[in-house]
Amino acid sequence: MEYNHKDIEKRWQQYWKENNTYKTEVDKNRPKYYVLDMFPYPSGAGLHVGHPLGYIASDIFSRYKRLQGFNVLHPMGYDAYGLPAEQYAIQTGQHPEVTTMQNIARYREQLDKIGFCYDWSREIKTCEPSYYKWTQWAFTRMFKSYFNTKLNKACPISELEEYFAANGSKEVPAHGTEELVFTADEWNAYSQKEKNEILMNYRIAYLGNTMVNWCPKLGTVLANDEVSEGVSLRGGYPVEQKLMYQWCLRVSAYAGRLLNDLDTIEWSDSIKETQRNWIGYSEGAEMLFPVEGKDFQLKIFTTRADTIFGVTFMVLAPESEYVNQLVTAEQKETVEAYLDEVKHKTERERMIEKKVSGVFTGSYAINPITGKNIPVYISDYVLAGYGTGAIMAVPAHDSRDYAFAKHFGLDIVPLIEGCDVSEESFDAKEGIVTNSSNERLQLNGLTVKEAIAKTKIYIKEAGIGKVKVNYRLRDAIFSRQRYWGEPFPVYYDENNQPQVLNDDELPLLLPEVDKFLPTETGEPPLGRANNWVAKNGRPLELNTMPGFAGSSAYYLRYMDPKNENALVSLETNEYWRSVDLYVGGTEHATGHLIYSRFWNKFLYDYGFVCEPEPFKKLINQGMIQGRSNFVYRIKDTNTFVSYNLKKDYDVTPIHVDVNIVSNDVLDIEKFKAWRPEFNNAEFILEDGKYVCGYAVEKMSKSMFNVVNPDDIVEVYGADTLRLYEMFLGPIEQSKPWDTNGIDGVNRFLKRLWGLFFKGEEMVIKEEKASQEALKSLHKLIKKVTFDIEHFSYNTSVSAFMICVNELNAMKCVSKEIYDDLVVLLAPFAPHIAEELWHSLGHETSVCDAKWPVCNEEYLVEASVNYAISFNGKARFNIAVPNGTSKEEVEKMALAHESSAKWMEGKTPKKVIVVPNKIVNIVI
RNA sequence: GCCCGGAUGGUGGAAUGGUAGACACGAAGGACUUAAAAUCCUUUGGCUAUUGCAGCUGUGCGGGUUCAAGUCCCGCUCCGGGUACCA
Repeated sequence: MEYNHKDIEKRWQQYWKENNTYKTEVDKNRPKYYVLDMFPYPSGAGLHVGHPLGYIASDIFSRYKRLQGFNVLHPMGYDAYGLPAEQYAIQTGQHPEVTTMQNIARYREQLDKIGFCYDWSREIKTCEPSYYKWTQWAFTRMFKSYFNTKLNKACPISELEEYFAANGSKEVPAHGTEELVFTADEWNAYSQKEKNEILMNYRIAYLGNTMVNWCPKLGTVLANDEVSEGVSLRGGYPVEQKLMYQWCLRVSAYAGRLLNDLDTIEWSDSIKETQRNWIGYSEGAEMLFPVEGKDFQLKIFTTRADTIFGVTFMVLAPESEYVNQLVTAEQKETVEAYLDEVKHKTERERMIEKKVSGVFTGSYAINPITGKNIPVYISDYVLAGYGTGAIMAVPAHDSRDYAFAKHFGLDIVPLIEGCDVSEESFDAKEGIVTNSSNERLQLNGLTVKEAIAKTKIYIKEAGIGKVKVNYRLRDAIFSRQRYWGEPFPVYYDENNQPQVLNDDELPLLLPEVDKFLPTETGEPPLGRANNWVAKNGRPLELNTMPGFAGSSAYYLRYMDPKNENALVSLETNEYWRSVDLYVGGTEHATGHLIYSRFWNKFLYDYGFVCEPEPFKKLINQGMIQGRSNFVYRIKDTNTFVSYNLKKDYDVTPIHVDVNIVSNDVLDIEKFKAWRPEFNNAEFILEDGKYVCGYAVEKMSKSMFNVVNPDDIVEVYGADTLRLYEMFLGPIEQSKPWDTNGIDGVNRFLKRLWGLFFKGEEMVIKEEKASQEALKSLHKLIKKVTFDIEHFSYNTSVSAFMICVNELNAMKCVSKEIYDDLVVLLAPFAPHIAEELWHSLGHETSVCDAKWPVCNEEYLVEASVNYAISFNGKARFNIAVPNGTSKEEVEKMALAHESSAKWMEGKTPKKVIVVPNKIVNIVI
């Protein structure tokens, strides 16, 4: 009987389905383990061979944990809302739901072929009303909350109203967009409309005027993590800055907790570091600079309070609210021209140019320490969104200020002993401070660090500033001017103020529209819906939520996917708690993985969930890149020359479909059939073969390097695909897909099969295993257990190969050995394992077997090989009976006949004996 | 610019400070076969010797610590990823 993967895989996939093998229920008698994959966006292109990499890794771990007796939750679903489906809908008129569901069906079909142990009864699609009800529900809770800075958590907004009624805005312990000032009496006299407007400044989900990344081509705003280098991540269209009234989530309030709690989770250092940078903690000082002849002060933020004596000018962001107050009559025209110019530059243009530009406001500020007058400029190198949108410029010690000062001929005053600022600024935070003392403050002679500390104390005491922590992390912009997303559960009341729907009105269903485009008046697509009003007849919000809304709490819903009364019941959440192992790509480091943590923390604040962090351990699988192949056409001919001969010709490389190339050798007949124009192509061969060139590129249709997992499954089987993807290299490493080694893994499975079957006959017998076979097996148990725990699957596969070769060589047919071997293999290659398991006479699924435990006794050797080295250089080996003492080993090594030769008659100075390893003799 | 990774044969990659190159691919040679495929066996870092055992050298470069360094420390080079007028 030959190893027939098609037969085997079909049969056992059917068996698992019929027996509900992977169905999971809460079971308080067993310890739980929650393994999760980042759910995919079902794109039209289907899965390529890179997608399953992480899924296979998590599947192995899930199966392993289950065999160890854990109750494993391992679900899968789809991140179904997204731009591509909508773009496709705009082009074709096809409803995004239709294409999304088709894509999901395709994904499911592909996933099923690989033999994953997902509990599909828990499947989630983010576009289903029963799911997005809870996305909307969470939003309404955020709307009804503010962030209490004293308790460092979200609290009901009603508490804030009570506070205002009693105290006004004085020392309000709430995270607000702006600092508002009013008394209790004023608050109590405000109309409801005015009160609402004030509360909006504090809500966790709030409407605010914010600078947004506006993508005109996509017709929507984008979050910071959806933009890279001035273009949209999806589609690569230019993005510009625009002030818009948008829904936002007060993620920035959680910056401190998001930062600190990174220390409590097991993520890779690199991804934690990426998040730390994105959150961008910086401790500094906020300082007030009086403005000459005006009754107000400029507030700035700096981390270099020590450089106050070197401030020779100040700069405002073009969008800063100070601009209007500081521009003098004679400068008005120049400033307006500049602001206009800046506004029309996109982020991308600003970045590419990097040219110094700016204008003088006409006003002067007063340095609060030196009392000197300093000019105030406007320039686009200062960002409105960070700090206070205004800076004190210290050209001697900041390269950007330096460039600006040089350009406008402003003073540069060095403040560090011995630094040279004639060519460039001295940015390092080190050295001894000079030029920095007067009757108010003396910093000369101090180190930079000391000077910063002293200045902070001074400005606090003098009442000209305070110590302040700033975060780079911005609030998340939560509105999208799109159709294919969750509708906001929001209507606008008679004052045109937003109100959230009651829980019993959720979910608010996504309405039908005639076209998926903005309305003629420029409203988002929902403006086209008929009768888009709440029960009370008031108009509903026209924006929809962004992609990350649905993916922020999906891991909670898997725990209790059918619950109609809660996102997840408290009891169920108490059992499953949080994700123990999360597997996915690094590309979500600053998006989904921040938003999810934020969302979870918000729910945690109200006790809706019991864990403060959603994902305990995170493994990032690397990307699988494409490996493209090229043929080389001699210019102006239809003749193709083989790779190593191309240097003699003038050739054009042409991408060729990797599916008609094998081990870089072109299948000439298939090539001719591939494209009509190659029908009568001619070839210059080497050694009778046409060898192709290759390059590592992104896997994409246009490079003809997409490898479909279905094709691999068809030819080699799912088990080979699974083993091979793991064998390719460390899971976290990116690597090109290269089919050149898949035969080796396939051969291994055939060899394994050959151990069980000779011809039609099953040869495994109930007989006692030899010591030799037991040793081989237990070596494997130890290695594979260790490797799985450390996600080192590639070395596990190697270990299987070695073990099978050893068993083959010793002609082992003992069932005792193969029972355990099959269980060990089950996580990696479940189909063949299940087949062999049943062949061994077991009635139940191998998924319910017990993971074997290594018995160290079998591994003990009768004798141990010591490498004898001289001055660190290994020379020969000796065998020593196991358990020999260090001293005895030393004696035996020195007494060995070969030792005399290497010691050259000298007496050893020192002998080091490393147990079971090495004897090093120093001469 | 800053932050984080990485560099080991023709290739993918192994190696708790302890005999570098496991395992696999590819290649070469051989067996079986009329032949091919499949399968099996041998060799396979480099250099020298291979009519002998063997010897030397070797983990991007330059130093250091150590009895012993691919591994630890210092200084570079190159490659990959993230991020950026963040004051």
